[in-house]
Amino acid sequence: MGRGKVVLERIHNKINRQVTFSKRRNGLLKKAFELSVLCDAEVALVIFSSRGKLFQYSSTDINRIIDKYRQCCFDMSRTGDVADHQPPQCLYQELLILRGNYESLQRTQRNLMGEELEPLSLKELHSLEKQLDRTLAQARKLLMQKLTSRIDELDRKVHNLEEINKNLELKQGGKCSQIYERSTNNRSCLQHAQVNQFEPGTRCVLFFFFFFLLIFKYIKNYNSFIMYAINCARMHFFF
Amino acid sequence: MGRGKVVLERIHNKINRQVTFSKRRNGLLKKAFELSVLCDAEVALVIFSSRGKLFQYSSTDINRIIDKYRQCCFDMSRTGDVADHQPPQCLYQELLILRGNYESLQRTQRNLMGEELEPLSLKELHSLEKQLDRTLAQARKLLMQKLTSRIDELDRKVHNLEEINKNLELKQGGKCSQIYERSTNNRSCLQHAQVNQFEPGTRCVLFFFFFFLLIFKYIKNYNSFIMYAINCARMHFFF
DNA sequence: AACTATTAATAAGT
DNA sequence: TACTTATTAATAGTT
Repeated sequence: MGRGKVVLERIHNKINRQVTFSKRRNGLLKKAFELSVLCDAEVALVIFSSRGKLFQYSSTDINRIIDKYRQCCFDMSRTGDVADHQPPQCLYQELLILRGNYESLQRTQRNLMGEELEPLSLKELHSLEKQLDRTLAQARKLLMQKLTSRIDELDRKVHNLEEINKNLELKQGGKCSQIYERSTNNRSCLQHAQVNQFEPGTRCVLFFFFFFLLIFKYIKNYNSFIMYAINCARMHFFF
Repeated sequence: MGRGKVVLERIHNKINRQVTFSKRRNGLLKKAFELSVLCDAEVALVIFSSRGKLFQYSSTDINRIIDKYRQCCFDMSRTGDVADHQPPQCLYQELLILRGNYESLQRTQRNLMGEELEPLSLKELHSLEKQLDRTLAQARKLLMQKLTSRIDELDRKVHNLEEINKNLELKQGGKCSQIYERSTNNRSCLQHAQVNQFEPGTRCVLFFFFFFLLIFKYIKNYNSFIMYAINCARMHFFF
């Protein structure tokens, strides 16, 4: 079609090539459309010009067609004779798997955040509780480590500053003595006001006092906790 | 081209449609190939027959073309005039976003499972602790609800069985009396052995006893917990 | 971009 | 499914 036969090779003349591209591209798009209409087929056509301009036609949603295509490839690679082709393919499979994993992870996450616990079985709920307990213990341990090391660090700083202060006082006379005195008092409190300077009885009372303070600070739903305790006790000792 | 004009609508005759499909499909594939060769274009063509059979042509790796297509779409949606089109588009973008979200979710999950806590800041660690505490409380509350409702259910069953047993005994004479007596004894323990039948002092002691049992059951790392308690106490009362 | 001579595609028939 | 043929559609080269 056209004045003379064409040889199947890249058209060298740039203008010519562009014109032919324009004409044939339209022809191809038209034919793709006709095929889809006449024969009830799903057609997806993507064309990039040599300079990267995009042209496309698709009889239905192109993503749906691409999905279908990938699924088809995947099925063929499974049922087909050889599984040696397309190893770097199926980005789509990755997406499907990732979607699944993501949703499952979200579900677990929600449970760990205390949401949607209702559908869990007793066993699942109990194992969740154990897991939370373990994590909480770890988190608290680490938090305490970090806090104590911060305290130590500050202790060291205070000590250094005291030394400097002392030296300054020695050099300048009594001017700074008041400030220095207050700081050393604080320091001695911090270092020596410890439980072993009390009588055993007082120590015990103090200990329980602090302990309960902590319990009530950290177990805020202690009402149901106490109920639970009583119930457990009943179950342990009367059955 | 052909003996007579064709109207652009689905060919009703099935055989005819299939034949036309076969011919036009080949024509389309051929033209796609020609376009890519003559005009140095990238072409991807995917055709599904009405019965789902796949035919395809692509000048280069089809996945590369699809990726390029998606990128193009994405760029257009960003730089283009309107942002109203293609909300369900760009599967590839979804993949990229999903990958990111998935990794972030994994990181959070690991923290909730007590892993990789070291890099967390004091603030993050503390908020994690609070979150865990909250979830743990919820989980325990729900667990107890489920356990108690199970107990109630069993209670009811026991009661029903007792009734049946009683009736049987009445009918058959003294044969079953021993079994019945034991079961009623158990039941009375279960229902009446409650704290309010003890003196206040005993009650208090019992309460603390059960309470500590529970504390030691649930706070397994009580060593560090006590250390923490003492430390907190120091911080609260001596600074 | 429009025209037109020519080839290519293909509908219908075999 | 393949071949034939009459006919239409596409398009190469020109204007």
